[in-house]
Amino acid sequence: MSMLQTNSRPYHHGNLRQALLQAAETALEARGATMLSLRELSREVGVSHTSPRRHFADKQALLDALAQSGFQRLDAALAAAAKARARNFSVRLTNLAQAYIEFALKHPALWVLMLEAKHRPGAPRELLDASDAAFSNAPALIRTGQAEGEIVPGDPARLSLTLGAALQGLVSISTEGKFKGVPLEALVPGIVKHVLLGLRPRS
Amino acid sequence: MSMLQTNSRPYHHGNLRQALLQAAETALEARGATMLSLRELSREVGVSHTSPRRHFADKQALLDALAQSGFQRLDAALAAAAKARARNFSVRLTNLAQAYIEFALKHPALWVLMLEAKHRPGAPRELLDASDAAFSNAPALIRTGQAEGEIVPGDPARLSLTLGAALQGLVSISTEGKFKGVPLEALVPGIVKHVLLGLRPRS
DNA sequence: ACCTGAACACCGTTCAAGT
DNA sequence: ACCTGAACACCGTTCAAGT
Repeated sequence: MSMLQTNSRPYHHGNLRQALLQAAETALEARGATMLSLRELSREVGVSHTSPRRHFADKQALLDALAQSGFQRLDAALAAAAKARARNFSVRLTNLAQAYIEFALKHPALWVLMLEAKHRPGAPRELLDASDAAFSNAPALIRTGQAEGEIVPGDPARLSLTLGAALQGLVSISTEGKFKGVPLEALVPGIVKHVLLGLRPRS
Repeated sequence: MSMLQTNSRPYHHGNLRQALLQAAETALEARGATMLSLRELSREVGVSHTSPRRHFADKQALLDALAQSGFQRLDAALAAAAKARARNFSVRLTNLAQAYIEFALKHPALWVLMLEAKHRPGAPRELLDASDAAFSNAPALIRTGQAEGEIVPGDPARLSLTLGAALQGLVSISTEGKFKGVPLEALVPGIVKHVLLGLRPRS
C-alpha cells in the first residue's frame, strides 16, 4: 500500500526518466547497443514495460536522449580542459586533446552511440545542438592561438577541423584504446605536434 | 519440382551466402542496422528463415562478414588510388585521401558497421586482418614520401596515423557528408595541406 | 498526470525432420 | 550437404483501463 512508498521511489517514481537513462547507459556499456531492451530496462528500474512510453516516444528517442547527455558531458569536460591555465599554447592544445581522448575511451559504447545518433537522418535538433556545442571548444582555443601568433591566420573552424578530425579519427582507428599496442594517451602529444608542425620537413 | 530449378537459383540456391550479404547491405543502407532482420532477408532471398544458419552462425556473424567485405573493398579502392601516378607527392596524398572519403560517403551505413565491428571485443581475426590491410595503404605512401624527401623522418606508421586519423575523423565529424555546409570532398585538400605544412606559422 | 495488463505482430535461435 | 516447419522465449508498440 501507500505506506510502503518511500521518498526515493514514490508511486509516480518521480525520476523515471533519469533512472531509465542511467540504466540504459550502464546496460549500453556492459552489453552493447544491440542487446539493449526497453523491457529489460523497465524491469531493472522496477516499472511496467509500458511506462517508458511516458518519457520517450520510442526506443530511438531514449537512445537520442542518452547521446545528447553524452555530448553535454563531453562539452563540459572539454571546456574545463581548455580553461586550465598552462605555460605555452601547445600544452594547452595537448590538454584539450587528452580530455577528448579520455572521454571517448571512458565511455566507448556511448561514444559510438553519440556518433551514430548524430549521423542518423532526422536526428533531433537538440542533439545536433549539443554536438555542435561540444565541437566548438577546439575552434575557440585555435582562435586564442591565432591571437598569440602560434597559429597561422585563417578561419578557426577550418583550422581546428584538422585537429578535431585527427583526434576523432584517432579514437575510431584504434581498437580497445590502443593503436599497434600503444595507448592513445601516449600518442596524443605526437599527433598534436604533427598537426602544429606538419609532416613536411621545415627546411 | 526439379524441372522448375534454374541454373541461377538451383535447389541448394548455390549462392545463398552471397545473396544474403548483398540483401543485407542493401537493407542496411536503406533502413539502418537496427532495422535489419534475418527473417526479412531470408524472405527477400526466397529461402526459409532458418537457412542463413548454414552460412552464418548468428546475426552478428553475418554483420561481421559484411564489414569484412567492406574493408576488402576499401583496401582495393585505396590501393588503386595510391597506384595512380601523379606529378608531385602532395597530389598523390590528396588522391588517396579523396578515395578514402569517397568510400565512406558512398556507403555511410556500411561505414558505421565497419567501425563498430572492428571495435567490438571478440571481433574475428579475419575482420581485423582486413581492416589492417586497408589501413596499411597510407603508411606505404608515407614511406614513399620519405624516400622523396617530402616527409620528415620517423616511423611511417606513426606519421601516417596523423593523416589517417584526420581523414577518419573528418567523416565522423561531418553530418550527411558536409561540415558546416561544405562538402567533404572540398575540405580534403585543405586537410592534407594542413597535415603537410602544420598549423604553426613557418617563420 | 502517471502507470498497468493484455494483445499484436514481429524477432533470433534451436531442433527434429525432410531431400 | 543443404534446407524446412514448428516451437520457444523473447522483443517494441498500441490501447483500454486503473489510481
